[in-house]
Amino acid sequence: MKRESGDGRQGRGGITVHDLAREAGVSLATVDRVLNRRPGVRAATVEKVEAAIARTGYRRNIGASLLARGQGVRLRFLLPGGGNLFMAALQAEVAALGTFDEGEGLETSVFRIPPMNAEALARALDALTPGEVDCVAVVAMEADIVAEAVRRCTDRGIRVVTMVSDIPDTGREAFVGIDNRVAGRMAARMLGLALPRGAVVGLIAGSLGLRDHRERLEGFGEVMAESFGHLTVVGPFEGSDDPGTTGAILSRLLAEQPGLAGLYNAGAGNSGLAAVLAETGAHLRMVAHELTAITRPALESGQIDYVIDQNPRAEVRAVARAARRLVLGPGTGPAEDRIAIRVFLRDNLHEDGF
Amino acid sequence: MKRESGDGRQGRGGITVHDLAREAGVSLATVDRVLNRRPGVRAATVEKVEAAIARTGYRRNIGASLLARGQGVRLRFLLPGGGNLFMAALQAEVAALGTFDEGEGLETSVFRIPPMNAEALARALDALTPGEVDCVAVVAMEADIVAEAVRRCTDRGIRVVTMVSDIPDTGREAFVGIDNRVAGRMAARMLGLALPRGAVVGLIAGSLGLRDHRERLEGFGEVMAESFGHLTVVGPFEGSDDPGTTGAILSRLLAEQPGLAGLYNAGAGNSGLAAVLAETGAHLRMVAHELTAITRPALESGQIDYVIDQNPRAEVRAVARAARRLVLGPGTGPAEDRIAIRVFLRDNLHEDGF
DNA sequence: CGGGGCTTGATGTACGTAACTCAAAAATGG
DNA sequence: CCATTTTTGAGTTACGTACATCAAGCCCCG
Repeated sequence: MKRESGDGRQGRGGITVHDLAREAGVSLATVDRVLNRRPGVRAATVEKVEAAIARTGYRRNIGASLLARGQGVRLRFLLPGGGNLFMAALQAEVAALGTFDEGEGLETSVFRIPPMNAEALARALDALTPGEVDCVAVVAMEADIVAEAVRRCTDRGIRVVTMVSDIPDTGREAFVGIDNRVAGRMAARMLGLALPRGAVVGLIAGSLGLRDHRERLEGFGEVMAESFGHLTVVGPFEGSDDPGTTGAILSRLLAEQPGLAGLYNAGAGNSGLAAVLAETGAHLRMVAHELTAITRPALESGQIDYVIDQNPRAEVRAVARAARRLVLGPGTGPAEDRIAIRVFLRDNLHEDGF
Repeated sequence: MKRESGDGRQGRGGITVHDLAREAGVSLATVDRVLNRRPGVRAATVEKVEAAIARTGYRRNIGASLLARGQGVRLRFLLPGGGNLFMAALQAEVAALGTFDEGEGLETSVFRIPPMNAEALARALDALTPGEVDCVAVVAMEADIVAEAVRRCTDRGIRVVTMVSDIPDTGREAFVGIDNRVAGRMAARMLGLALPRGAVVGLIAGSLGLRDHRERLEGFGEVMAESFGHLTVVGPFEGSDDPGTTGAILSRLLAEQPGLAGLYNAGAGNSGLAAVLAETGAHLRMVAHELTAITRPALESGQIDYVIDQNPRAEVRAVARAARRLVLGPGTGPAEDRIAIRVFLRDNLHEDGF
């Protein structure tokens, strides 16, 4: 029985703010001001403290910090409203966070913002005050007014985490989401492996103006070209995430492409596709995104073969961790917390929510 | 902009031990004795306190608890030794835990136990003392002497978490791992979707005496029977997780089964299979388990199409959470923390370690 | 009914940090 | 160089829990 100790830490040897003060040659009060970003400290002094932090490897004791503040890290989610099932799932997971020990030291709230409305989003960001929230998690839209509002948030001392879809080059200090190019690549390979030579594959997205969808299509195209040159891809077609539109696209494809054997929907609107498949009795190999009340039964019935999923629970937890790290942890630079891409078949359907 | 608040908690309204004492009609000292399982409290009094806990929904403030104990939860891992790549990965993740904030309040150590040796494992369990560790995480073997040693641990007040492979009906208070029957089902469907009618599928396991492998085969057989009756399954064959043995099995299959087009290895020993495939130039659809230094390049080269993975990082984190919950949290019953089954294609290879 | 356990209560200190006050020191501007 | 502002220091209290000590209460048994 060979003993190999994992690193312990914490035991007693932790560096405290007292050690830090001594090491930096300043008082406890000054260390506190620096750590908690309070004003009234000269830049030169701030640097002395930060140097001492780096030198000693000081890490704030989060439990004690939380205890002393008397309140948790206040994290606000700004999610698009409307009928989007995935956003609803995110909101549910935020609510569920509180019931687990994951939620320790976190005070969450959710605002729903009119979807596809950059002005409303920017206004919501501008309405946040440091006295009210410590950190905001936002499903970002790529618009200048949003980027500027983000910058104003960080200037006010509110940390910003983007989720699902990113806006780089703003003050946002973390991004949480999946790598959509990889997701598209996986979809292509799953279809490619399952289809016979010469088959035709249909390609649908919500909108080519959405960054997520564009990246998925990009990855899909890459793998098709690299590994499955014998397949014919038709599309992409824009389904606007709308069941009526996606259904119409599929109907037309079925009529015009007798060799159609596979389908990848990189966006939403899967219920329209399911309806057409049920009507016509057509049987395709199909890959879709996000495990929802629509895709789940389609997976069960065999209409969909694979669902590529962005686990809302993992997403919310990663955001929570990022928020704690940003507000309480040591000052690290911008981070990208990619979450795992999950694959669902009808056989592991009940494994969602891990 | 509709406001919908997630539950807050923690803010100030938390129930404290003082409230508990008042509610239970006992002193603070008694509450403390009950909460920390100290002796010298009558059963009737314990019940009064526990009733008050249930009534008020009291939840211990973990940060304050950790702060007061002056040391973290001491968690010992007992992992099989030998050359098993997966176990090495687990050990590495334990070591990595400490560097993240995930590790807050946790003091980990790892012992490697001679593999496939129930006596050694039981001895290691019996050697643990409550003064040394709070909780032990063990890759369990199904043997009576191990089960008894587990029971003795819990009797001593040491919490036991099983991982990877379980021993139910002992004192173990949590199990962390994947659902292997589901994993087997997924393997069957991935192969079934990718293979033409009438193809032959080879089936290899490490040992039919291992619970994990047995469950995988079970699930595999279910889906083959349910959904892919047109395929012919040959096996299972026992490869003993040994490259030489698995290679020999595959060589024989290739010679005897001209229609062989698919292969599922539910165990280890994949390097033997890769060698034979490279030698003979045979091309099969193949599904294997665990992303390792062996399966990764095979996935890249296309020898393996899908890898079903039991994420060691997620596993270790789940164990850590379970340990914290068991030692510091409220007394909940035995729990099974299933972790997500991950699927790897060559396209998301770099996404391990999320 | 007395004595010796077993059980419970009261109290204090400590953990590491946050937040505050008040005073002292240093830097700045005219 | 003084007056004013800015920056820094010293100290205190509080957070919720763990753990120790000591005294007091209870109980059962003989």
